[in-house]
Amino acid sequence: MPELPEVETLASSVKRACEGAKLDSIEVFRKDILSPLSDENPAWYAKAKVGKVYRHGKTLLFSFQKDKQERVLGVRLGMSGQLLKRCLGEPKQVHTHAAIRFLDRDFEFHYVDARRFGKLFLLKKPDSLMKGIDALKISPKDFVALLAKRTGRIKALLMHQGIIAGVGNIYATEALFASRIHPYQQPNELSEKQLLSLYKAMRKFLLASIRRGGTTIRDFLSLDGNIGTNQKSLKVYGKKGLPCPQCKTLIQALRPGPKAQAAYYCPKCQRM
DNA sequence: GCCACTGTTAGCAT
DNA sequence: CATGCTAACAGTGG
Repeated sequence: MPELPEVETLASSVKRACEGAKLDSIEVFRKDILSPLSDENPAWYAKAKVGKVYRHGKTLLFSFQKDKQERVLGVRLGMSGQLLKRCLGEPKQVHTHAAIRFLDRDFEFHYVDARRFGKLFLLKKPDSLMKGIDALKISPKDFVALLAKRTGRIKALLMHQGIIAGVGNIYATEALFASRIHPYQQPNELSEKQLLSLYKAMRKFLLASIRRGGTTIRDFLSLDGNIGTNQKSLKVYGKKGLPCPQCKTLIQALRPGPKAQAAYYCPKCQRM
């Protein structure tokens, strides 16, 4: 899915487009796109004012005010979710599950999601969407402290949203390659120096991708419907069988189970 | 057509 | 609690 840089790309244009606007309505065409964690109805949002638009990890959040009350809309794009700016009256494209309409804008937002792994959250409070420390806000010290004592696989842990929020397969893979760490290495076996190098690599890749409008492997589109360009900078993600850019050894993909995510890595540069 | 693959994560089993 | 496996889904490529 859209990981942190893709959601950041989206969040900054959503912010520009609608902070301070007045909502007409949120219309949900398929109610199973609403997360069961939701504790508010779409009807509450009619005529509310758009407050802050922000991002935590991979979640895009809107706050709304009406009658001195506050509500939240959370958007998680899953693997194939898109939030698109559409002209008023423009017909829905396939897999459009919700629309966000404004009284004082000449466009609307459509939530489009073929696979429907994504969810919309209508909530009184954002707390349930704020788990983990955002990968761009965590300090090097906290990063080391959170990982240093853990067992299991470093890659799985980096991607665990309840610990560090925002990193998925692409950025975990690239950060591990850059810091020459094997994806299955146990964090408690890594030195502080290695963890710090991983921290720096993670930040560097996240920030570089934001500058390029995110990584589009297949489905990610910005609010305006454009693809990102960061995919050109990937070194190992999805490169199974291609030569490592460092040492020319062929990139391999580890697969812990038949349905598990591939862990791409260079067997020579990233030793256990 | 079938099978394998895809950027996630909640929920359950161990 | 920590960790690991599975399902929810639709599209694409071999």
